[in-house]
Amino acid sequence: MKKESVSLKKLAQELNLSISTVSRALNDHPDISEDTKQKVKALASRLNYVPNIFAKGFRQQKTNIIGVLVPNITHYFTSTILKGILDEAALKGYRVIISESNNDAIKQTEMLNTMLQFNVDGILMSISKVTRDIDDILRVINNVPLILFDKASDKIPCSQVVINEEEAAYNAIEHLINIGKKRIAIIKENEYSYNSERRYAGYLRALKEHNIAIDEKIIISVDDISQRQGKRMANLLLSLKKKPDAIFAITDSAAIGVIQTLKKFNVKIPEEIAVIGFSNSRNSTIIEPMLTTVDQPGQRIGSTAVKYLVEEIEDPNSIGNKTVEIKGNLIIRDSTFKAAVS
Amino acid sequence: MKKESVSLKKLAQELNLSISTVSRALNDHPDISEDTKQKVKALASRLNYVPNIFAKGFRQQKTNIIGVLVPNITHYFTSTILKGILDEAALKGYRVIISESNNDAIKQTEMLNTMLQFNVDGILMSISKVTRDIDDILRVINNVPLILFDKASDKIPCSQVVINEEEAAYNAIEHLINIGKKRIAIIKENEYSYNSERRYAGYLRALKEHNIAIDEKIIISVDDISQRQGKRMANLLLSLKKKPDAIFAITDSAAIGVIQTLKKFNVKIPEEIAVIGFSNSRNSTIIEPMLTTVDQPGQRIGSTAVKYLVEEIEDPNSIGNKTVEIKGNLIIRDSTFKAAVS
DNA sequence: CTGAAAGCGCTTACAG
DNA sequence: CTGAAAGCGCTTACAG
Repeated sequence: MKKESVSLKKLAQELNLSISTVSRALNDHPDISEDTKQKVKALASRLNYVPNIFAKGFRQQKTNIIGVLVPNITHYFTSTILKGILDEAALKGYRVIISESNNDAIKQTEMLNTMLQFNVDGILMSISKVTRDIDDILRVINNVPLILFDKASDKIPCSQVVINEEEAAYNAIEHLINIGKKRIAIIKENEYSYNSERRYAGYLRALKEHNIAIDEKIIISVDDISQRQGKRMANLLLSLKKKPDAIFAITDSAAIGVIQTLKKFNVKIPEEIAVIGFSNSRNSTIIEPMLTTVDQPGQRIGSTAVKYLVEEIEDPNSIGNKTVEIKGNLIIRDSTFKAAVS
Repeated sequence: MKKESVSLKKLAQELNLSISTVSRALNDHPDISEDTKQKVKALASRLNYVPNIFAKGFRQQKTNIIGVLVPNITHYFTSTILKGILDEAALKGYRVIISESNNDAIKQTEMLNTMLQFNVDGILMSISKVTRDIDDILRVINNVPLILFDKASDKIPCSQVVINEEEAAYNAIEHLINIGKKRIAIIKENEYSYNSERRYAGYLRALKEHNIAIDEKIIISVDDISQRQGKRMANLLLSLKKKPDAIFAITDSAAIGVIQTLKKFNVKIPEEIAVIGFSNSRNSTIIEPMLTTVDQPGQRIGSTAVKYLVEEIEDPNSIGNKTVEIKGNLIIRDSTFKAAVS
């Protein structure tokens, strides 16, 4: 099916030159005369020559492919990161292979192996929620540069590109305190989520630094931090004797579930209970009242991760263990603070 | 950096066999004795042998890579298609390279070239809105199997996997007629959008078959079919002497903009004006009232496209020009029909 | 049942 | 400034 493509050999024959010379001319090797270079390049473009990247990669032991592994490609935030990765990779001359782990540790390992087998030059990954055993990832690090983004882990010695989760959560809570809230609930994930842990840490620090007592009753942990769980947990919080006056849900979807339940019970938002999410997803401006949330600059996370990875690929000495934090900004909307004019 | 990997040569040396035999044993060639096969496979797995796919692909002129080109990866619907593609491709033993065209025809051509240069075995693409000149795409078809999905084109002779756009739109309009609407506006895109044209055709047919006169005044075309434009066009429709009693916006985002504007002017939805969108995006259940819309089964589109593509890759005789329609179902919600109990 | 050898398209040390 | 030759890791027609 594939049309026979123009090879170096063909060009060489046509020009009565050796393959070596043609190769060097195309690669602008200093040894070759300008004259020859011109001739070769002219013919190459006339015949529409495209180098066979596989032969090249095979020869040079370099594929110019970056492998990307994410839990779920359909999450809006993830897709914005991927956009950043694709753009930056194209700029740097790399192609991107994307795989999903679907939060399945076995599949994650499988995908990592496939990528190694594919001789990718480097790997970017966001680790699956259920990753307990990190041996497989450590093994990969021995073979190829790897950088974690968004869903990272302190236990893996490699560079990481993340949001300033702790600080952003801190700012969110401080904002609630500034508007006069004193009894702030949090809906977070169970202990195995990196992001949740960091945001929870920010929550705790904000309360502490503002001398607000921590009350375990309004610290809620759930397995999956979804809209449905947001609804259920809002119900639970409303059933407490001492209700919260603000709820920080560590994802927008949970926050939206919270708002929906509060509205159902005619709780005034933000006067009686303020709500904050995290992500600045599309939905956060559709829900009424619009949701105060933390914007996560996905594209910047993606492009930054590629920058560091390419650095590590092209200079193995640069392989490091640094954590780069991208700043996420609090976006204040009606769910915490109603402007005078609507 | 990359660890020296175990090659066939190494296995051969270790076992005192030839490279050919080892290769054949691993590939379950019938000529090789069971005994040898066992020995070879045992050692291979003990030494963690992974074939170098590049050498293999290079030798066999097959890369087992599928190239995917979409306008924008962050659109929810697109990301669900990609999920379907990734899953099905993994199942069939193919890896997926994804690129974005960002609706830029030049970039689209560039990306197609890169993919060819990469020797992808086949290409799946959703064509960019601004694709007028299709010569580049036709050139690609000569080189490698290509299948269009979602944003297709009658002008390109290749298989296509799409939603039953026309029929789905017809059903949507018929539903409006069934609930008693008689003056149904449409907000569509300008002439260069495949999807918009198909949905518009369904709109026209439904009106015609139900003997409803077509009124150009309530047929609105916009350049980009966004939430913002939805708002603006709703304003325009509300300013008409003879207002519509229903609005079909050919995307959910525009429909959401419409709803927001109607609410601002206290128009009762659906009693005074009903609203229908298209996509069943996440937002369609967040907006109030929840939006009636057409569900587009993205994953099925993706997996179906992969199935046909792999067929064409593996059997060049199967390369065809068929159009496969995946059925999108109307999901009736409060924006057109309020259930008795809310 | 097994092996020696050619070749996929490229790059590059070596020689001139 | 240019060329002949080796080799990247694999598969496969040919020979035995």
